[in-house]
Amino acid sequence: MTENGKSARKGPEAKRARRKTAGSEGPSTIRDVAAKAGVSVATVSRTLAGNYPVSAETRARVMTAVKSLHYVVNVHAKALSGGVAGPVALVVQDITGPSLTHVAAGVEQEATARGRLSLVCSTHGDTAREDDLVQLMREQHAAAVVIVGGVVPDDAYHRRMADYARALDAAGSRLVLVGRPSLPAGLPATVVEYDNRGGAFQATSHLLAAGHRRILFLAGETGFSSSEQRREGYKDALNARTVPYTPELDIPGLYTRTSGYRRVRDALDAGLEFTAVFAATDAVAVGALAALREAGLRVPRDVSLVGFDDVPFAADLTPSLTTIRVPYEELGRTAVRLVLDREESIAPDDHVVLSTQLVIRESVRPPR
Amino acid sequence: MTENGKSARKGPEAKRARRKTAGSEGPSTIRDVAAKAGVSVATVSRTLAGNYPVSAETRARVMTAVKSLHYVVNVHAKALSGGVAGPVALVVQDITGPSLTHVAAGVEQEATARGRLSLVCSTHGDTAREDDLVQLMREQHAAAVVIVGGVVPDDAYHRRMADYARALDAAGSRLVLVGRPSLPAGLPATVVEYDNRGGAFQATSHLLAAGHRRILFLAGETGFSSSEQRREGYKDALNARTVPYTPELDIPGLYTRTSGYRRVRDALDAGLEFTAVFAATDAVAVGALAALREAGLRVPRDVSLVGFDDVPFAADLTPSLTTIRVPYEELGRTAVRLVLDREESIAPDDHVVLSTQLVIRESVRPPR
DNA sequence: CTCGGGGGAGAAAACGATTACTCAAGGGCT
DNA sequence: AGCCCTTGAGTAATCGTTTTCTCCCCCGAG
Repeated sequence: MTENGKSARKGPEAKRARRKTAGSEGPSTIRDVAAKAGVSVATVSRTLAGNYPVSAETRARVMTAVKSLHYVVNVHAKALSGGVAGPVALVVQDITGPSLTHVAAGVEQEATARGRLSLVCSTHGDTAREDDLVQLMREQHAAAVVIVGGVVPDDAYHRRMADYARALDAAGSRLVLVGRPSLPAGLPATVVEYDNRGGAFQATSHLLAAGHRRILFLAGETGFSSSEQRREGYKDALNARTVPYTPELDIPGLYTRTSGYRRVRDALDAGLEFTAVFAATDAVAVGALAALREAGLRVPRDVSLVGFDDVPFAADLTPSLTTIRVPYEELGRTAVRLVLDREESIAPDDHVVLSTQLVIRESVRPPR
Repeated sequence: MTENGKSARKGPEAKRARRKTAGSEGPSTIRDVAAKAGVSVATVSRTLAGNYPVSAETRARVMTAVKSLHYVVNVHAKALSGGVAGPVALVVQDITGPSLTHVAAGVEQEATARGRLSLVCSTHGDTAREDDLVQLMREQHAAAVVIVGGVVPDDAYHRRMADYARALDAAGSRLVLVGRPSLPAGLPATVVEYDNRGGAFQATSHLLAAGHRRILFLAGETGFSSSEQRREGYKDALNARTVPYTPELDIPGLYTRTSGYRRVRDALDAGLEFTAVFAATDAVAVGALAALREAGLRVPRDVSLVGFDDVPFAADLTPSLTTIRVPYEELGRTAVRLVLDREESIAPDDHVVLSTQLVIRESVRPPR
């Protein structure tokens, strides 16, 4: 008691050595560091944060202890006491697609630049899973939940997104819709779109300018947002040149290579006449190319072809594919930037539309 | 005091309403729920966990409160008290490449299936950044840190990986090397490889079996692990058929389309003779294809071509590319599975080699 | 009629950091 | 000499949950 009384008056060894009696069990805590350095936990915390005067000698002792114990802070504890910025979550159907990958890269890039972690989750089109993910992200205190990809904008969709927006907002997070139809004003969500209509307009106009009049449009699924917007662009371009819109040349389907292949093969079998094809996606264009070639038609000599997306391999096809470049990476970066800027109340921009761009390669030529 | 005394004796409203006087500030806590339901926080926690007897009536009250307050647990608090499994981190140079994407998909899939979050981080080849990420993942209490991609296995590399392995191990995490050279035994790391040598052996043998003798090998960078292993496979296959290895046919370079293009163009310009090309990567093969075509050579009529990786567009080239399939997705899944199984001390398997497979398409034909 | 036991609920101690308070010592002033 | 301010350090409250103790009540057995 006597010798204890002396050191207990001020010494930091007050109630140390509570339970960590055994040797090396689990990662070391700030208390271990404090013990080793012979200072209080507060001093360790402050030394590491570097926001408080600490004598050089103390700092050295602390740093030595930190090194020798391989100490790292526990994020959870840190977060609990308020010092950690939430991560950014990216929710996609499937990371594998070339365009989604670029969005992911953009998100990761911007998140990292701002000191956030980025989580990647895929839904595989399962809305229940999407619900779960939103819940999970609320738990994680995600700064932003970025959902990417076109959809069929029906009532159920709008209800779900409205719920997400409100739920995330209540948890201090924010919903970001990328390449998806925007929500009614007033809902706490950020939307980053790209100009589907304009892109399709440019693509179609490019074919029209080359002299094509019967342009096969390989659309996406009926009702699917991006597909409908691209169709509008296609129609508008025809209209602008007073070329009549022919419904039989407008064939819906999937955004896949196989679908493109089948539709062109069937169209040729049915004797449909056209001199150019505008595929709603590069993948569809690849399928179309295969079907045309199989039918003995040469691209671009016999039929011209334009895609949409400008995926990396578009330039490597034979012929290289004229297509519409979508700024996927920029889309991802913008999504994150908008939300994080808003957190610092810099620029409360809520809805951005990025433009698309025609990339001219070899797959278009005037009709014979 | 009098009426207070009665309720204070047992009522849960003991020291509630501490500060949350104002209306809606921030997400609601378990205390808010407890208050609203008129029970203690312990009861709420137990009701939600469902691991303790709770009367039906109480449960109903709690659930109602949870719903109306849109309550979600705070992961950090939960993790702090020990109830949360750490995430799985994937560290790559650049998520954009088609193969890395598949690894990521595999990791995400397996992590999700086991209730873990997956973090994706890219280094862009910066080792300092890699160091930071390992540190960060220790803080995050990541269950596994999966690092993907070939490297030059020099001393510095081994030192760095050994440090990572130990640092992560000390933090209760685990280093997983995917498609990278393994570490000296005894180091706490898990390695998941695929059979580069075997794949190259198959590819080369396929060409030899078709009758080719002078096979141009477009390698990767000298010293780069996967490239060296693929070279070994190439040499072994030649050896097995007693075809001499000709150094001038073995040209190192980058794993890029452009590099493949340049090397083949230069080889043709230099008058080098060969009837087949084995590209160490599909991207390189695409470049080679372009150069051959530009020189008026037809594939596979004049020159045969084999790639490595089986990226998705390999099947869409003209001609479709014969190549070596690497089980990228399986690589990612295995990495996660091995570590998580080990955590449950099921099967402490530490080193796995997945096999590769020859995919025969149209780009190979006997020499003329 | 008492006592053991189980169901149901609350109080309080972790979990690992951060940070508002306190407090002591020493230096510059008046 | 007395006082205030700056430096440097420790104490303890707090963050939101989980979980271990307690405790109470009621029921059935002896």
